[in-house]
Amino acid sequence: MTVPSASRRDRKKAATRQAIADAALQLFLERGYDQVSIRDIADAADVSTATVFKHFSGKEALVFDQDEDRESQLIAAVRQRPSGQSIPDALRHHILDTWPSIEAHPQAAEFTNLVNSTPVLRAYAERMWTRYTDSLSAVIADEFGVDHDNLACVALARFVLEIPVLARGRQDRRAAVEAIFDILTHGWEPPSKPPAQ
Amino acid sequence: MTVPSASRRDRKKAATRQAIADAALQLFLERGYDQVSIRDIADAADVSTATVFKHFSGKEALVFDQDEDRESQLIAAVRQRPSGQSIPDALRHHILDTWPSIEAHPQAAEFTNLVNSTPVLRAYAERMWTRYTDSLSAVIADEFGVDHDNLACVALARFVLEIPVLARGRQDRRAAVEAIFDILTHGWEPPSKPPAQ
DNA sequence: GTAGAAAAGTGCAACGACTCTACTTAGCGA
DNA sequence: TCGCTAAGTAGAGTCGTTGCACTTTTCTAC
Repeated sequence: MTVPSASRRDRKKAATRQAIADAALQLFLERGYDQVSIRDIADAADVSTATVFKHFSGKEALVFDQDEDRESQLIAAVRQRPSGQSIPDALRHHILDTWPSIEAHPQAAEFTNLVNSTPVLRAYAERMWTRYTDSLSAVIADEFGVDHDNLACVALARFVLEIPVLARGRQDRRAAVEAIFDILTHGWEPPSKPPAQ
Repeated sequence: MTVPSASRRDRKKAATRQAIADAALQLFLERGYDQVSIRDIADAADVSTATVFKHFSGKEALVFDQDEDRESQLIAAVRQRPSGQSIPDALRHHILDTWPSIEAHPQAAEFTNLVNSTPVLRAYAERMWTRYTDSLSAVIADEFGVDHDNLACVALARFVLEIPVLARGRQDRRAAVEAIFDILTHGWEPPSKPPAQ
């Protein structure tokens, strides 16, 4: 995945970080998030608690280890879209392309279950997405040459970033993503009543 | 506002709660959220720290005292809308009607400033709104006779509940609310480039 | 190679939010 | 008047998180 790292120092640093993240995930899956303390994790990874916080900003961040550069990917998807493609289309494709690979790694089911069953983790996951609102809306506004806080651009960014949250847990996620983009681009319409069964 | 309360016990309970909330707000506005501890608040209100947590679920809840029954108001706005009015319209009117009154009480500016300048409070405020997604979408789905987790209904609920967050801080909030509802009902359109100035 | 800067890690004390438990107090209903 | 119950208290304890002074490891430049 990542380059074997330049220096020995960097390699060791990465190894400690990984050891902590691994220990944390294993313990969380075993006992549940709230039943694991930072001290437990530090002990399992054979480091001090201070070291844990040198590598991770907080307890929740231990769970969402790999999700870092989604922000830059998001911005790139807008900036480097094929000419002629609309921004909503570019975002739609980006979400459909990159998302399944994230969900496809082993333990995905257990992991999803862990997050969904722990309120503080649900909240953190939602915030992870919406935190990008500012930078995404700034890029969109840039593409149109309007102010960075242009309302339409901020709204689009925010709504698009809600889509993964809304589609999470659906049986057919791709269809859900498409359907929500449809609402955004063509306007909301009342749902059709299903044939009474 | 509220009925003088039945029993003496209930009156005293309400008084204690109010004393805590008042002390908290005053201290927060004076020193800032992070510079006030629960102990400070308890001392100022002349109660024990345990009592604070008997009345409020956590430190953040001390700030958002009065905002309780927004959820039921929201649901009522959908359920009791004039016949012939669409649900998005009902929600639009409800937000435009009830919201200014909340922001119009004295200290509004200081209060808004307090929330906006404290990250943990911003996060809490946003979650307050989106927490109602489930119940609002359930009502909407009910009105159409579809499943409670119908995607279009959940998406509408979620997006509508984002509107106050998005409109916060705009110079003309009413116009912002209208504009975002326009996006939701008619579809998103690229912003028009302003005349280069 | 070796000295010394720089960074990673440690151990410990401390703070603040929050919980728990056992206890007192005060209102309420008979 | 006698309990019952709910509100409040004191105090100890847990847990996340930070700060500090210190040791160890690795890198860099001579």
